[in-house]
Amino acid sequence: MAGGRVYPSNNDTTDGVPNNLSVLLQNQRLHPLFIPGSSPSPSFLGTRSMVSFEDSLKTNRPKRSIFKMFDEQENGYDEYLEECFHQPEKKRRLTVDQIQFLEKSFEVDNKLEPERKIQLAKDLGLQPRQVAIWFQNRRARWKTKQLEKDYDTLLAMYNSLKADYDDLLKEKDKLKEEVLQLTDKLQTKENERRNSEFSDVKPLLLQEPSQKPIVVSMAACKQEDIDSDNIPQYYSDEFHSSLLEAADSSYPFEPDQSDLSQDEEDSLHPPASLSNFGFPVEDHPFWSWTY
DNA sequence: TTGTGTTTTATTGCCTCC
DNA sequence: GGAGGCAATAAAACACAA
Repeated sequence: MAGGRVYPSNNDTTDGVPNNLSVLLQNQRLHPLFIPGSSPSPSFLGTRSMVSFEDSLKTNRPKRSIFKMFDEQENGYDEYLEECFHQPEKKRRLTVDQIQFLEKSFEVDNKLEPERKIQLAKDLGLQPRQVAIWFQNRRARWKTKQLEKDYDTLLAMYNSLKADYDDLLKEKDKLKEEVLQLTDKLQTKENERRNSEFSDVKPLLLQEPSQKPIVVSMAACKQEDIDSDNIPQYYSDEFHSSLLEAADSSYPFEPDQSDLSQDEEDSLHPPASLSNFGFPVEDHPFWSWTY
């Protein structure tokens, strides 16, 4: 009851009214309107409906909870009430019929205009304030439910996305593995081809590796050309193994670029002259495959 | 029966709107 | 400034396991 707000409290129903009500009426301590004039549908007036007598107990007093009223009143009045009612009023729940009626009304519109509130109160044998409170609490429950629904929806969407993501990761790993296997095969084949070439023909590299390598057959060369002193230094076991190392590196497989800086990326994409085992791509159809 | 958790009814204080 | 809405909360009623 903030800011001096005065709420009319409950004073409804014929049931649950103490037998000594007539005494109160006789003593004119109850407002005559306490007894509902237009009797609502009996089914709404169950024995468990909320009962309050505050409005009837006073005419010009602030309308508060009967318990609080007890606190506020002078002893004589308290004693009088005690005498009349013997025990404090108990909070009663609405009947099933009342709740069903209110639920239907709530479905139509969850906001309550004054006219509708009064009509509902009349129909249900409740105080308009009770109807307003019920709608307020019902809106709060609806909001909570709605939040739970939204949460469930978002959770389902998240789970679905996560499942998709996990599937994609698996597929990526599978493809990576496939690429590795194919690369191994390719490497093996290439090594075999080179070995067979070296066993039949002793090649000579007559130029620097930056230039086109020239493989010359033994028959086409003079003896002095194949003297050990004339074999270029880069055509040694060391050079050969460095070529193989280059072939073993991860290139040409695309690394996970999202994790790489530009420098790292550059290092994984050597210049054309150094890729494909040091041979220019365009001169070797086999190596010119793109991955 | 009793302790405990949940639901429902009602109050309070603050805020917004007219 | 009053009416009404909402969030937070109290308290009674209810459900249920131990």
